[in-house]
Amino acid sequence: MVKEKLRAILGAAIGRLGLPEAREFQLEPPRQAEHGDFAANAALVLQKIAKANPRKLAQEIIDRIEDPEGIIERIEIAGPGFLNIRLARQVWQSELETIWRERERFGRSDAGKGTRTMVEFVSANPTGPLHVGHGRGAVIGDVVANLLEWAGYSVYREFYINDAGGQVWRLAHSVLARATELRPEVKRVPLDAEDYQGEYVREVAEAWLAAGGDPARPFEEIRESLRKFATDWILQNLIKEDLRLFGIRFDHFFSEKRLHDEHALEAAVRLLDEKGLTAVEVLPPPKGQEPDEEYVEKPLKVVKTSRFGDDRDRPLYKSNGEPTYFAADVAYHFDKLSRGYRRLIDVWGADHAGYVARMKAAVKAMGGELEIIIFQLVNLLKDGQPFRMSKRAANFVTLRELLEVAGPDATRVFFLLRRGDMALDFDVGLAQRRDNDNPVFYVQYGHARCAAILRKAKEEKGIEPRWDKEAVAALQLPEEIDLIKRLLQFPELVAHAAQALEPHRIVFYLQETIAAFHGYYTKYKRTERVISDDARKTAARLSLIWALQRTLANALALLGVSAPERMEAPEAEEVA
RNA sequence: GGGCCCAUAGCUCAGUUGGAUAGAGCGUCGGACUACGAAUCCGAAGGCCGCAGGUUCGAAUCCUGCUGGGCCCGCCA
Repeated sequence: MVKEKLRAILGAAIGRLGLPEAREFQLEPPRQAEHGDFAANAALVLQKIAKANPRKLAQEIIDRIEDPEGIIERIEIAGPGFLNIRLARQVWQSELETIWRERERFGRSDAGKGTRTMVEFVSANPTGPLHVGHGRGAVIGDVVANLLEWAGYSVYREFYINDAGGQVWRLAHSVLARATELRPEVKRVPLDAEDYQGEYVREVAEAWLAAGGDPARPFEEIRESLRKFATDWILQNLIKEDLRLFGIRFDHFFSEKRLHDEHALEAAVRLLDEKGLTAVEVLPPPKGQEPDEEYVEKPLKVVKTSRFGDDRDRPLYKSNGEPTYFAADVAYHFDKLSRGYRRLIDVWGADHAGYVARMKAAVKAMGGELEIIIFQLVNLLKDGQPFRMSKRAANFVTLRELLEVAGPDATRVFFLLRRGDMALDFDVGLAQRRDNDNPVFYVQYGHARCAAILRKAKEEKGIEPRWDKEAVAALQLPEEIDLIKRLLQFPELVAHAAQALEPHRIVFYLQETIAAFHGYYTKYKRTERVISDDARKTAARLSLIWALQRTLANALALLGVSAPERMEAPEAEEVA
């Protein structure tokens, strides 16, 4: 890649000055195109060590540059001491070959060196359908995992099933209550106020009855089999099905229940014991709140998370002797470490933000490190009116409903249209619109337009795009060179987005790149068309369009969004 | 009371990990097709980057303190 070549050239010049060439300096495309292809701040960074005026220093660097291949066309000092560098046009023209060579792999790198990485995301309770907030977490997790793969990490995707604890008993009870409603001949079990009120519980009850469930038996006797049936059914028919519709795949669904069955908890606690990181303490009552009825002043076994950045130690067992939910989560993360994952990433909604410090602290206590992506919640709007999502409420908007009205492509793009730590207003009305206010249309159209051009070249002239080292020198327009530069930035963008765990950057890149393409296309459509009587220019431009389409397709694949060859015709105008 | 996140154009948001004259979409106003898809593009107007300090060659970006908004606080899951 040219940038590395340029960095080496500058580094060598700095070395010849007797300065540490390893010292990091930035080499980035400047905001203003007039400033050249790259701006280096080397002289600014080195001014202290060199004890020299940065502009003078910049000149000394320039004087010592050796560029036998002649890739640098011009280099000058600007502003406080930047080196503005413009590369020879031929460099860019020939670099286009990278895309032709790497094709569907263009954008990948080995920055991650195959580091075994686990991304845990969604992890919704198996007590109901996925809602819109889960959808955002699903897309962020999925695309972060894709990014890491593209950046050379070895990635495993896992979903943690909370199929143990009080909520699943609550679910079992809800199903039984609905089942007795369906069988008037048996004694009615009333639905409690805390029970799950959703319509889907009736479906579970029907399925349970169809499978031979007996609602006449006492709850205590059947609750275990009912729990298993209900969570399995919901996982299979609601959660996994929704994820499939959304194009989201997991390598593994990890059961909390199994964690308990296999005594993983005890193993994790033993490790912490051995490290001397447990204690028995009387915890203070919750801060800032009235000490409620449940608080009992009694010593509990805790893990000393406060040693690792948490503001207090956290109990592993409740006063009734049962393990806490947190203990199970600690055990789960211990299991991840035991399985050999070096990099752990969790994707959580903002409602779990208060949990971050203790979980990171616990993982650190066990000798690992955990990164947590917190995404802010989704405000679902319809006609400007917000409605709240709540899993317990009878009426809420599920991910599936959203997918049905907006489709998976638009929904994915919408969720990635903002940085994860910004709250997202998702207007269902807007997502339903089939026009270019919907950003996914703009982005997909860019790809389709490339396809249309290549199609026309083939159908009308019988020309297929190919790499032609000689012809590509015909790419002389500034917009063409600019487009090549943008495309060649893609691999670095992917690596940076992966490092920052920020998938939204890919969406913005797509929008900007396509805007540049449309601008180029429109500006020259009457004077310098892609397909013309000039065979050499035509070949060169088709080669560029092909590379553009390839890059757009790769970026869309990274987002899990389809790259259509043609868009559906716009709906016909209604006759007045 | 305490913690996390946010505050940038009228609105919704980017801002290349501290760089030069802060950008895009929508909206407003004015323009461009006898078509390789106008489902697009070009131009104009629009800014005390919430406020006040600090760090340094240089701050929308980092540190502190305020102001306003969102999420949260547990031996629940």
